[in-house]
Amino acid sequence: MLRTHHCNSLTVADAGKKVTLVGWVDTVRDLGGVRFVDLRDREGITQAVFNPSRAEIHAQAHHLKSESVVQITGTVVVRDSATVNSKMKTGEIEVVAEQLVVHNICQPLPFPMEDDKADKVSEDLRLEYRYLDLRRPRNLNLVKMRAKAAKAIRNTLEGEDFLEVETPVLFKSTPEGAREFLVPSRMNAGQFYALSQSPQQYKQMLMVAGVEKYYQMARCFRDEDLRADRQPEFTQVDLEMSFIDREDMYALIEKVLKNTWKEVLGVDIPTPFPRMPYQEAMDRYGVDKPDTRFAIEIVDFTELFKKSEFKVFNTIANTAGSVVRAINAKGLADITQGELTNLETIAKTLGAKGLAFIKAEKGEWKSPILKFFSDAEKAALKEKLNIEDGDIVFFAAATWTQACAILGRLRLESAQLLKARGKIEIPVDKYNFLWVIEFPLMLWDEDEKRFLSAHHPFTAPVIEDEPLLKTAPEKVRGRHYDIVLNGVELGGGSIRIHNPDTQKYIFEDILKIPADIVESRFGYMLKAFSYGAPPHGGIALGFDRLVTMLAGRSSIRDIVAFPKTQKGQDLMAEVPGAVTPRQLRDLRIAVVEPDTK
RNA sequence: GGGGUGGUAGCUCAGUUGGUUAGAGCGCCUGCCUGUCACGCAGGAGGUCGCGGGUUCGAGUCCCGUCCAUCCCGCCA
Repeated sequence: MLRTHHCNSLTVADAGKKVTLVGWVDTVRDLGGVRFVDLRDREGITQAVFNPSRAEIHAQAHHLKSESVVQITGTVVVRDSATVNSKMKTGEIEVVAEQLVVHNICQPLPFPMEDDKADKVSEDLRLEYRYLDLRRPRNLNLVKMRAKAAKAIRNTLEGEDFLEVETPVLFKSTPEGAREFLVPSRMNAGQFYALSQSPQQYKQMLMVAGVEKYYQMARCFRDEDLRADRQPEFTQVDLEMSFIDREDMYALIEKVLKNTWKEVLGVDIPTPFPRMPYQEAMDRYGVDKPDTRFAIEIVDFTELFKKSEFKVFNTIANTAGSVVRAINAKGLADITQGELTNLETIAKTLGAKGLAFIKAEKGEWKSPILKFFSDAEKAALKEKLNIEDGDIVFFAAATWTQACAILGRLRLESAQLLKARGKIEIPVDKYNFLWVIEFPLMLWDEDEKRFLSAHHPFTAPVIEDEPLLKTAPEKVRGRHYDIVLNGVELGGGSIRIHNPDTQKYIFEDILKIPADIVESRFGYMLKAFSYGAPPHGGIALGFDRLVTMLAGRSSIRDIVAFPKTQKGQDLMAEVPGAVTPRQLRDLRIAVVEPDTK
């Protein structure tokens, strides 16, 4: 090694030692006579001193630029008490430089490296120079945290006798799921691989193979539009176990997460986690991944308005499948007109005709629709929503699905507004884990006029619901479970079907996939299940989201070393890029001009 | 595919109703300075106002188009 110590290690106990440090120039403070250089490496910062008595390196130090890479050899000296820097771990000593090697001069920086300034720099510029942005200690700590989390997860699973197995990334297209990245096969002209969007099918084959406990830090690929919490390639903690039921999986994942939070943050999270059926989550919070750190809940008034004079609510309340529901955004009566308009816009994009509301201020209710409500209706609203002075109530009158979406979203938006006013707290270091269970196995697709799997077609039904498969598939609950943290879906999984007849029935009779397509896509699975398939189940945790939560960040891009932009580009390496005509010829791919219309 | 926000110096931003030579802080360059730690002080350089078109005597500012980034909807079995 070029160094004898790293930049966070020297103390007064090292006084008098001759040491060599390497790293980046953090700051240069040139006082003309004496010159100070803060040297920074991965571990910390140490101050080096250049005195005029060593004329040559003193002159060199004058020309050092921030972020240049240098090697300094010198003697550790205890600082005068007046010059101790108590803010630095190494602030009681300094290294008096005797030799200076400049390994690499840094050009003027494209953006400032100090955290308070760098955090405000546009993200695209920071991504173009990702190696500089990552070099900031704050971001390097996120890289460290990610590695630590992976280690904690591996340790827990290894301790439970899981085997790490790698499965192929080059798989075949499975059009039922997310859009895939296609890879042309040179040796099989006209045929394509698809990058694996999940190791789902392979891990089930591992169970048939007798692995019993499998895990993998699996890279997955999905060619869908990106969001703050979505990248086109991402990592899942993917695992599968044989001879288990749901309780085993809950216990295992609770142990994994508990250990991870302990190892990475030193935080003890209570287990077991609470569980909530899907239906309850939707009815109370409007979403299947509720953030339970704040109290606002949805209240149903469909029955109340069935006989109402208010025609709009009355009509919807009497329509099958539609509901009239409300939330009380407690304390938000001081909402500004702009904020209210914004909420209305959001509600409209989710299918609302408008946004009905009631404000309670100075002992009276204000609302454009108040005149339509009877005294009995007002009393019922007041009681069930606990309406007090300073509150504002939002209504949604729509289909059940739309009402959930509208009020679920308004609930989150209201909470943000209340948080900004200091009226409620939504602490990032409060960890409300939650199992959401008993999802419907099937959802009716109105466009295609057929059932689609709510998650994937391999999920086993809840045992007591199995008879309903033949009579009322929409009422069958799946043995699926989602693990939710503070409104974020960390992962999901299920107990799988291991009976080939049941699996075939789901594919052909419920999902209405033609038999020949079932055979070509899933034939090998059905065959495998007829050769001694154990009962099995598994889960996949979104590792990037998990680290994002550990770090208390809002964007997944912060904790991915080299993230892609919303258009799927790597601005640093300029990915994707063009290929040569020769490459295309080898792959027998003809370029079609994009539709210009 | 749709909606919102943003794009002015290397960076972060200001720029009034359309009106002289487009400004500030930081950074950069030069000089001074022997105990600083975001060192300080003095001076200096640096601009196709994202790009293209239009309106106008005159456009950073108004209009149309387009590109990029970002947030959201659709999408994410």
